[in-house]
Amino acid sequence: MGARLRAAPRRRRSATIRDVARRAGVSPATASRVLSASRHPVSERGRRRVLAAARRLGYIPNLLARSLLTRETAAIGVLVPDVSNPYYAGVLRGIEDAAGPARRTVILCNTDRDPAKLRWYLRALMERRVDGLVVAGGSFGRAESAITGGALPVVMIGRGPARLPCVRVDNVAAGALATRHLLELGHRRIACLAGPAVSTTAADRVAGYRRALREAGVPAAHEVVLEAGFTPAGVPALVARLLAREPAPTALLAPNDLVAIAVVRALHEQGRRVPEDVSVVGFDDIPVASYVVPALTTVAVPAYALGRAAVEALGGLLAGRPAGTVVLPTELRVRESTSVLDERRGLA
Amino acid sequence: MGARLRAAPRRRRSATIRDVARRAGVSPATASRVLSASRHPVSERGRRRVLAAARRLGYIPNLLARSLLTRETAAIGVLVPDVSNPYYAGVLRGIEDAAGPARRTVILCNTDRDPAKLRWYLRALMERRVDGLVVAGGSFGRAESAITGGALPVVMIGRGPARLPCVRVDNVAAGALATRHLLELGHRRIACLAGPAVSTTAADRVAGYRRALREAGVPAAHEVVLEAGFTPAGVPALVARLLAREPAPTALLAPNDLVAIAVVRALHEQGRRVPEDVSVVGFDDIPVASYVVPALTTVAVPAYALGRAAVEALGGLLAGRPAGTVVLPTELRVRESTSVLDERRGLA
DNA sequence: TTGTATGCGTTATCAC
DNA sequence: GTGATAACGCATACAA
Repeated sequence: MGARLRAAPRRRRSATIRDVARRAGVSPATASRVLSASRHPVSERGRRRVLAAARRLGYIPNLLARSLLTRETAAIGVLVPDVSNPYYAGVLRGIEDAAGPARRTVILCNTDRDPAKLRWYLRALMERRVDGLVVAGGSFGRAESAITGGALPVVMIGRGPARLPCVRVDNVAAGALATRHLLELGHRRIACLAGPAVSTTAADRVAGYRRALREAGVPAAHEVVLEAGFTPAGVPALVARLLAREPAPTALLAPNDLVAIAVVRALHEQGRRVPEDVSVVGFDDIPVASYVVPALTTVAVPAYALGRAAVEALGGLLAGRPAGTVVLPTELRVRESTSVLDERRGLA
Repeated sequence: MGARLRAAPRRRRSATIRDVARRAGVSPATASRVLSASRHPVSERGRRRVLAAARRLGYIPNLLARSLLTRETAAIGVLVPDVSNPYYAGVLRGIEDAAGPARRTVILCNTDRDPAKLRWYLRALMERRVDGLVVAGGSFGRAESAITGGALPVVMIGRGPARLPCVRVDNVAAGALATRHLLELGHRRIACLAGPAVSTTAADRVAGYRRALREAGVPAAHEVVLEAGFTPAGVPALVARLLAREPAPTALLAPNDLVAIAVVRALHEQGRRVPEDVSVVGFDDIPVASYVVPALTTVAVPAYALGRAAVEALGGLLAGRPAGTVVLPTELRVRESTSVLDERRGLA
């Protein structure tokens, strides 16, 4: 039994459980039982000696070796379109805060909603044998679900392939909520900036918008839906197009707060005031939404809570408990970017 | 050699390299050489058979096993105070974008600037045998540095313990830059909201502020430094205190853009306009900074580039190349929240 | 160019 | 309550 393999380890080899055992005068098995919090009985004397030796040697267990044997890594993969988006940053924070106490670590992947990138990361996570996945923000469809082959517990945040456990809000209701708020303020010409076409979240919000208009008996001709995106890019041009319409809308829905803030600015640059001339509603209620001037009226989506709930559902799955769909509530937060329609003003 | 251990694996055992080898009619060694991109020669025929078998079996290598042997995990730990902060979200994005191409994955840890949490995560990362660490945002001092015991390559983002490679900006210069901008606009009574006391970033910016004032010959009595924080909490009260001063400042520095936006709002609520009555400068140039009204004048800190540079430095370290200190430039972005001092207005 | 054997660090199993 | 031993899945030194 010669030790042949020794590929010139640059870093000093850290103490192993055998080192600890030797120093404590016990077998590796006993040392393991103490250090891995096993429920196998160990004498008090032995326990103390092992603990002392471990401390003295600065022993740090190697989770790779442990995981190889136990088939559990206590790591979860998190797939998110983009952490730079404050909404996803909030989700991520919730995920991490829920993972920590369970002693699970989070491997972060930004997909940019790019299926190729997503698949690449998926494979990387499977190679690392993560215990499970939390997937937020679309483009995780049936094909991707097939990659994990059901071998990996997955919890979606937002809508995903049927059958996959999921934590989400009702975006149709959210879209309707925002629209009804504007209708109640007297607006009839309400435009809707939709998010990216691939996003079910965006599609649902538009659906809610349409439904609310129909239910209020607003003529279909008043429906105006323009595809935007979830980022401020291109917003000034879109707003210009809206202002050029005849008659022009007196209110509008932005796909999220980030875009809403950009819309307010674009309107400002075109000489329109919010909310006096145009009312604007966003979605998400990201932290800055309440600090900008005018403070944004928005439909709050509990990003942080969604993250937490997803990890909790995943934890349940890993513990053998089935998980279904969790729907968290959204809430309209009326602030300063919307007001009663003043017939004398408006964009026209 | 009986196979005894079979702890009722709930998940179907995935194919191993032995399975692939058997199916391909070669030895595990040959299969390994093909699948791990070893430079050991393998016949073309063998290579094709192995690849085919791997594909057919849906083989996914187990990185845990590989890492146990190679002593490299291709994972890096990232310690950040809080991803919800757009600045750190940007840093994180840069880190991830640089890590991906190197096939490294990112394990994310939010420390909340809490030393206990930091140490807890540090240990978790060492147990996972990450290849290295990127640490952003303070509270990583000598004690923490000692934990890694030099066994782990660390790259700091921002100032850290001496001797540790670090990627940062010159925050003293940044603070001076912002202050000089206000001085050039004619302001003399400039207040400074400092970030948290523990933050060297905050301290440096204040130092720059003081230096610029001194160099401009502004009386020391005009120096006003109030401790704020990096979040908007408590901003209204601070602004109220500032407005109550006699004479009141005509301009102020916020510790970062997030706080600057809150300051603008608080001033607005107190009936002061920005920049007509008070000029405000922020730091970071987070994405929303240019979309709010008024658009924020700010000293841009290249968060994304810092993240990238840190990972590149870490990669160098891992490849045996030494890393020193990299200082990236900051840049004043003059927008709408600052203007020439109008003697007839001001807060007084 | 290929196969055999060994061990990475840990824990589960079994015998004591 | 303790210890020897066999895996976990893989990559490599060495022999062929």
